[in-house]
Amino acid sequence: MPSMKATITDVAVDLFHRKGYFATSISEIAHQCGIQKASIYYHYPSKENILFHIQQVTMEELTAYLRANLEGLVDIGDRMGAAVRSHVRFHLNKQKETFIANSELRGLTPEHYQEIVQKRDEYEQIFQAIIREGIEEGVFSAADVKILSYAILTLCNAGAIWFKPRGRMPVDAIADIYKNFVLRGLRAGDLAAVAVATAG
Amino acid sequence: MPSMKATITDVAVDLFHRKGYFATSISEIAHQCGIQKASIYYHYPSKENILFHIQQVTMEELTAYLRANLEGLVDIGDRMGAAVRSHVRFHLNKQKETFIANSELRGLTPEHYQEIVQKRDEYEQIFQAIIREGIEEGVFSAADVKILSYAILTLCNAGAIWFKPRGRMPVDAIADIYKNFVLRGLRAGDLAAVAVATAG
DNA sequence: GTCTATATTTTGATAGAC
DNA sequence: GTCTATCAAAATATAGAC
Repeated sequence: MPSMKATITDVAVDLFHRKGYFATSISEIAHQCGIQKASIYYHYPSKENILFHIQQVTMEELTAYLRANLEGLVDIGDRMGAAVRSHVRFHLNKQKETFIANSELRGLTPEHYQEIVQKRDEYEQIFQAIIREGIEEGVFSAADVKILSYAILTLCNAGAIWFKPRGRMPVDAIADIYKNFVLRGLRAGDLAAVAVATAG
Repeated sequence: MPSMKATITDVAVDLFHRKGYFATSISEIAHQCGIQKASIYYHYPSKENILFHIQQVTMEELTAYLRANLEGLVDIGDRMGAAVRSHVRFHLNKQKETFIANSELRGLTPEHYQEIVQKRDEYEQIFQAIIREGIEEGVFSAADVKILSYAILTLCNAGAIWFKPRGRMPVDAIADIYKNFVLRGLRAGDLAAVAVATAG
């Protein structure tokens, strides 16, 4: 039996995802929890704090999941493959939370905004380090590391647009699609050659 | 000298992009236009209608630009290359408008929502038709056409995350990066083989 | 076409009883 | 930990003068 705080968080995740943060009111959250809106403030000090809490937990879990999936892997191709699979799997299994983390940054206070952006930077830097290492080893083609990392992370989010948890395509199969696409792109010379030629 | 309606639209585009539709108030728009908020309603019947107008114009221009860029091209590789270039160029040149069109759908009335979603479907179907034709001709590898189209369109949006109009990387160079990446991905067998093997 | 003034609703948040 | 009651502010939109 879930605590009321957990219920509030779950309801907020659902509403923030469906209607957006600013379009969701405290009384709407309370109504779906079966309590009065004043009772929300016993569990959370403000509406913004609910959003912040969701984003904080999501980013921490996302990064922890990535680190766990990379543990023990040394081959750079294996590491990138595992990183992409981890990213895609998490985004498909936590569609609502990752959507909020990606699109509701503007609802945060400046301090909380900075904190979440920093967590996101740390996450992206793990990908960028793998790309950089692969380039240094000569396994991946030389190219702008940041541009590549954004392209990879954005591409992997595509699945969340059309993926339905009750559909017939399993998460692992989708993760493999994007993993193969990314590894091909990184090993291939065409994109990278153009990127490095024009980035200066 | 721009009309007041055009000024209102421009200011709304800027604010909707910076703060989001729900976080932007009519009085804020009016203030930046140098008029009182009541005066807004002489030009637009409601706040939602400003958003709808922006999305409508953006989607129409996006599709018209794509059709113009495809005109006269018959080779399927040329057509896909031109389509990707058109998509990327438009998104970099109209960053604010396309961001709003992609992320502020929830502010629309149900009727207007349907209309915009339909326009978006029509746009996506142009890409899907090219992919399908390329597969039939044997130029592209067989795969789920919808999954491919979402992957392509999402990937091409990545540029808008980091692109700064006053940066030193020209729009055409970026468009070429994504064009090459997509054409490689479509011609290659790996991604497509996995996609078609698991999609059933 | 723009103004002042205002109607109406809703919001996030607080006080204090139980 | 949840309630009732309420505050103060802000929102969208309208009416009518100029």
